[in-house]
Amino acid sequence: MDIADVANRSGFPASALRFYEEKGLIRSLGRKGERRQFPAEVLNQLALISLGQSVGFSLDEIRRMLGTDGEPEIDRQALLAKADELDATIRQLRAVSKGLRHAAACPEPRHTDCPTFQKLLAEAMPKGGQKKKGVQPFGKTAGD
Amino acid sequence: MDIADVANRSGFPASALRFYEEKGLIRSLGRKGERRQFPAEVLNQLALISLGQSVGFSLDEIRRMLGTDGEPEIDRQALLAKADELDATIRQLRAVSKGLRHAAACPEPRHTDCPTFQKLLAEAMPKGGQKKKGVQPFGKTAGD
DNA sequence: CTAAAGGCTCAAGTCGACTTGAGGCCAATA
DNA sequence: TATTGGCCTCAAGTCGACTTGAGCCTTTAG
Repeated sequence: MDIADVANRSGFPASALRFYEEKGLIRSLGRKGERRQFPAEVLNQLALISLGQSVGFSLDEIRRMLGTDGEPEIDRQALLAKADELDATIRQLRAVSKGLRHAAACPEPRHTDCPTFQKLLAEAMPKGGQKKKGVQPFGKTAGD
Repeated sequence: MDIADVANRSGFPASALRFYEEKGLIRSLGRKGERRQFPAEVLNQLALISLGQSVGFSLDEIRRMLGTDGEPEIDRQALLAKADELDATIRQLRAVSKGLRHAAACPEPRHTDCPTFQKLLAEAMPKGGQKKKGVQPFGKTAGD
């Protein structure tokens, strides 16, 4: 498959595909003339990349997890750690979702004053005084 | 409270607080001399901001949801929509977490070949050919 | 054969969310 | 009183993940 095929089938723009190749996330089989030829399995990998991104992994993390270089086996420890991270995120997300729904229903003008809301937020907070970056709900492609 | 207080109590660096004020996410009561004075409630707002970020809202979205300007009432529709978005994200996250745990246990050298894995991934995919950005598991502050 | 379509490379630009640095002012402390 | 440290502003830098543009070459359809 040439790059346009992959682009069409995967939904990634060609520029992103080149970028991923350069970064080592995908590989082309070589060039036909000057043009990259991709193996069919690249579509799978791209799906994985897309999914990985959608749950917040960086390209670097994804590369590590996929071991595109043909690693004999990837760091299973790391995978489990990621899963744990995700589970924590999920808990947080659930609390926030509840918080949001409550806020939408609650009559308080400032939800910061509503005790129910406060409680939900407290739940949502990771135990330590956290500090970090978070999750991105996938936005709309409308108007992209 | 002056900015250092807020910084200590909230965990946000002063630079971020100034940035948020400039962006309209928080407000200071005015200046004592040349220095900003913040009301106690700013801590609450910052907690909200932090939480909002951790679930992937942009500062812009957060501002809209909090209506820092003292909006009489915020767009409840939007809140519900966000909650729905979050719920979708949660479903995705769960599938990926499962996928990761499976990958960690599965003997296949390339999980891309493992049918179980494939199935989990298929589940994880949002129905359309999606395209968008995702969620970020809150990372470690280690080495920041 | 020729020209449009599309691929290639490389450099620079973009966006969000801040941080960092330069240069200055003011207040409390030794 | 002098000095230090905290705060101030404004501009520029950073990071990840790409996109965009310039300039060039190749492939393919007419």
